[in-house]
Amino acid sequence: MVTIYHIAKATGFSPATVSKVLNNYEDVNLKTKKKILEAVEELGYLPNSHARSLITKKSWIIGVVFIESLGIGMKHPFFNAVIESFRQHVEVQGYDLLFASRSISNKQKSYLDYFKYRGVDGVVIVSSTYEDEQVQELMNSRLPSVVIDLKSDKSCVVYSDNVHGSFEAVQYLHSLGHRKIAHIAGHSTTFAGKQRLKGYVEVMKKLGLSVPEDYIVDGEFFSRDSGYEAMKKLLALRNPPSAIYAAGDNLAIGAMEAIREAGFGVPDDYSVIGFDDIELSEMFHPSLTTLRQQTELIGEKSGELLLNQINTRQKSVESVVVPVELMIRSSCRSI
Amino acid sequence: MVTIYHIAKATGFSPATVSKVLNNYEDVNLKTKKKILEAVEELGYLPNSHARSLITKKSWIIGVVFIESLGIGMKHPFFNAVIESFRQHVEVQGYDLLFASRSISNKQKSYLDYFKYRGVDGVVIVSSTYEDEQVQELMNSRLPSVVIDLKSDKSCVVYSDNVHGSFEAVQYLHSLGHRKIAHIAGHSTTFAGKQRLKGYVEVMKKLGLSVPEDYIVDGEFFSRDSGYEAMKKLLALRNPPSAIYAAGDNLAIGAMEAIREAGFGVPDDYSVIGFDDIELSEMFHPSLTTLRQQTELIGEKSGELLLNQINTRQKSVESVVVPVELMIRSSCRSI
DNA sequence: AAACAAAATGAAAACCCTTACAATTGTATT
DNA sequence: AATACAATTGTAAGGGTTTTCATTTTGTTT
Repeated sequence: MVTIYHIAKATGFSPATVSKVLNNYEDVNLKTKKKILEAVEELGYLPNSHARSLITKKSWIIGVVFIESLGIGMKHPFFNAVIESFRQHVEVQGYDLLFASRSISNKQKSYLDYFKYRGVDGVVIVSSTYEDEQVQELMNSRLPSVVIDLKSDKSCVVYSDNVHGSFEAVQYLHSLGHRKIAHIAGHSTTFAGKQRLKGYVEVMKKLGLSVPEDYIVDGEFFSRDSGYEAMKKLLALRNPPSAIYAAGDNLAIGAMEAIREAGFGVPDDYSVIGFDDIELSEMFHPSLTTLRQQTELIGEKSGELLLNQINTRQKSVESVVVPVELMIRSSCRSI
Repeated sequence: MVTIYHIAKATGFSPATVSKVLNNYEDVNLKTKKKILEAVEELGYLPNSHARSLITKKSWIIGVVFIESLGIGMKHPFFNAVIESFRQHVEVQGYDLLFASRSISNKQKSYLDYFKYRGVDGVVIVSSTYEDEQVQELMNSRLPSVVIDLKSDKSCVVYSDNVHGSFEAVQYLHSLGHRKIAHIAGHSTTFAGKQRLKGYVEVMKKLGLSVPEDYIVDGEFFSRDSGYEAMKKLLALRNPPSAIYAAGDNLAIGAMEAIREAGFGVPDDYSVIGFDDIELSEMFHPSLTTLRQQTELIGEKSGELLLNQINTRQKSVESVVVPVELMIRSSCRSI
């Protein structure tokens, strides 16, 4: 491996001068700079990031934490879209993303300890579950952080305007003439689930619509299966709804499967509206009317927030709420 | 930051002994080990990975390279599934995954140079395009590597049995009575595309079926749009096929859209079979008959292959071909 | 109690780099 | 020619760890 010492020897200058050239210091003669750069090129020198980070205490690495209840990791359509956008935005500034195993010589550590060990410059956390003590620990630490899909007063966060999304969803159904509107809710340990439920309840009240207790049914962790099961319960009601607002597209799709299986049609018999706008939604038949989460924007904002903290070298607390967009497609009809 | 020196001072032993305890050396008294471990606990000591890697030349990091022609990065359904599985398999041995930006102090570098700079222990490459000089450089280097979805005699590789997949697809259509079978092919710079085309041509010949020139139509980079366009061409033929074997599920879905749009039905008028088994395929209506790529297995095998090289500290060359599974659903019918 | 072997500990170098500051060289001013 | 000053270069310390090998301590045997 060729080091700055080799370059120094080859050019007759000292390692310090070589280092200065490599780091674009001003106080080095243009001729020597040229010579050194030539030698660098010729010998194929590459810096050593470990040595560099050791002394500068800067790793150019951002740790990523992925906590989702489905166990699908990077296959999670919302999370991977957000992270991809995030990655693109921090990449141009030279940051790498680290997906951590969390074990230091076979000992399992917390995310925080592990990231300290790795010396990351900051962390991006994508977490749906509300109460995860590892996430709490990260947010409360002095490590720059940005959390996606959660609210907090300890860390930068960015999330979609879930409450307003519920307003749009229900108001849209209302405008189509629906009055019996049910909600398949996300799990209550989930920030998004809670907020969407809250919005649903509020707007129903505001519109003067009644919410029978069994119009709110648990959709667990936003999976298709839970949507399917939830819809079966709604179908079994003596007074079933005419429209269903599902807290997630997968829930909505599961619900539509249940409706189809029961011999009914969407939107003819039941109108369905989802949340997320995953890829599937547009392709599904009928295509799903849904509230689009702006994943690119969320990733971008998260990147900005984190980079700000890293560049100013101090943790900050800031919230960005990203608006959602109602995507009107073909799963709802007027009555 | 607390270092081994602090532990040394606190316990009265030397840094060397502390280090030995931390690394589970045998030649240290149990009592001193206990004392040191207590101090470690009490002072909240954490090792410094940079210092460690600097001297041991081992980073416990695996670099990942994602090259796909759609520009969707981690949103790519096949790639993210494979990487997720890979991650799970290397995680248990303590390896982290690094998604690299490739810029060293604002200078853009090749993947190889960048990974040398970062001191990664190996790289996993997911690449569909055949001729990428950056990928070639990586494969030819002495850095342990495993490539997914490509063939090579310079690096470990793992890929699905594309040729056999084509056999299964066409034979299945043949067994349903189809004789006019067209192929929407993946781009020819693509290993998978080429192999699937090759298999298609071979099995058609073997079955004694003619392949009119215009039965093979270019599907570009496996996108839905290209599938849609390709199918339009097939529909415009004077003697259109009765069945279409698409080299990818997105192509197949695009094709089905074109069929539907032209006023025809699947499978009533046209049978369609895909390749991949992405999530969408099962949910689509009609659900898509396709060749399933075993993403978990591919990820697992890749992990094994790479870890082997890392553990034995020498690059090896080995190929694993993973069988595909025909998933019979409802997009094909017998005639 | 001596002699030796075995076990435990530590000193020091090494890994590769950055940076504060000292030393040197060059240039301008008187 | 002497001085002051700016520009350039180099010395050396330090970042936190591992590891070799010498040294010290402990234990065993006679």
